[in-house]
Amino acid sequence: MTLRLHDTLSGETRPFTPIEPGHARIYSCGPTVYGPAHIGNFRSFLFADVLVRYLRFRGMRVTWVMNFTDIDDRIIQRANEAGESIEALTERWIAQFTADAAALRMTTPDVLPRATRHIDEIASLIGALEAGGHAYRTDDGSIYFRIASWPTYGRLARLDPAQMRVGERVEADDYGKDDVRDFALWKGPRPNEPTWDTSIGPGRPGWHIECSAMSMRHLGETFDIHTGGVDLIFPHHEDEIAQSEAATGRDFVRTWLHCAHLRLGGEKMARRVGNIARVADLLAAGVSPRALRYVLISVHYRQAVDYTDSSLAAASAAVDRLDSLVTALETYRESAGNSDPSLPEVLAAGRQKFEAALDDDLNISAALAALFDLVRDLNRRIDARTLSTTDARSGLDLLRDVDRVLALLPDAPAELDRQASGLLAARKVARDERDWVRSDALRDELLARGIAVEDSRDGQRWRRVDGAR
RNA sequence: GGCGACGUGGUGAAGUGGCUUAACACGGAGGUCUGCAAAACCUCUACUCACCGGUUCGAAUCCGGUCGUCGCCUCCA
Repeated sequence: MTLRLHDTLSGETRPFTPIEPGHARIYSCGPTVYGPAHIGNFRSFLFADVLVRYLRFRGMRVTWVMNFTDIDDRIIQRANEAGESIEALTERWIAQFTADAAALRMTTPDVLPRATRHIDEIASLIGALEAGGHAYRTDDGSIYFRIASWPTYGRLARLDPAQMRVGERVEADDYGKDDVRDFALWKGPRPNEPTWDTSIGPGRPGWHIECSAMSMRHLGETFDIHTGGVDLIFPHHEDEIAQSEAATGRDFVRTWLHCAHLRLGGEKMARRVGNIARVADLLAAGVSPRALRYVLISVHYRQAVDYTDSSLAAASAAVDRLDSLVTALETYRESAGNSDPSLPEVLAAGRQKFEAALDDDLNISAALAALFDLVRDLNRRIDARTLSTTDARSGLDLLRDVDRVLALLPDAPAELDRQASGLLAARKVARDERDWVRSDALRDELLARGIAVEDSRDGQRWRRVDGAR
């Protein structure tokens, strides 16, 4: 089986074959660092994360690039309002993003380019567009891309440029464009705005051009996969295609992948709507980061997801179920037992189902179903005591293996602090003496410390539980 | 106005022509195990896939229509 992916441009789901055999080059549109990313943004980043993880799981080398947009209108506005430098502002929000991403176990991209560090590449790209007759200058020193010069403009979004509604408001700075639908490649210098002196003159980059410049700089003129939220299809990605292909004369991206929206209250989560939830706030409120990750990745990426309290609670319970199994397998001891003869087959079949599901355009719901089928099967065998200690280890190994893609399992066996392990030891003594009152009191005390203790045939087993769920 | 996606149980969601009288997760009811608890396991929890009509030996799955929801056409993940 090979991985099949749904390409937005062609509308087809087709086998993924990287340009360089065994090496996938992926670009993901990253955050504009003018404020905190919300969990809707993170849905699209985590979708790319799962893709990258899965390709690596399948043995492929992956170069993953995710940019930071660290110069744009909103950033300038925020910095001016706060009387803060743009650098200080963007550094702060990059740090916040990095922390949020880490909490959600997002793989760190191989390259995290910033627009302000690719001004030369941007300028030379715009220069090439000018030379090719695809761009023109206006009186204020801005440079625009001429949509009329690109016949296939609108193909990605399936929009007919002639039918496009033109926004009612025409901003003052857009004055002088040949066509209102033309988009800015370069913005001429203005008071209270940063300016770079470049080969194409002074000014600052427009939004779309940075992604073309950075992706091509780090991945080549044609690369394998470009990801983003569906709201980036138009105009952002449409513009990227036009300007990149017009500049190089080559196909820009082989496969376009777009993630559907996260909704809250029935609407797309968006700052404008005001229905946003931030990672840091949720974590501060006691939400388990792994449960949050589960909510964000557990539905197919092209399907809109509603974020609700009950979806979070359900995710939390599902993650707990995984945790319980991990703990049970880790503590399982059956010295007398022989190996369970049917186990290897069950594990192999489970893994195969998991892979087959993800191969089908990253059908993660089906992959999770395969995982949970395996969870039930392993729990049964634990209950029935048919496993050997080694078998339990094999089961655990498989869970850890598929978790390279999911990143939902608890971290490798955590150490208990001295006090907690003391309490646990004391409880064992109490239990050996059948002192139930003391045993129960110690259990309560451990729970108050966030450690749930359960008694099993393998003795006491414990796992960490998060406070509020 | 143009374009597109979607509508499956109490909830989320997979399935897109026969293997499904519909996975998996959450929730609910009952039971087993256990000093208790928790976890786990077992049984049950949609004769049905928005609605109407059609194609077919056969449809949740294909076609047409109706209703509804959401998204894009403007900054947006």
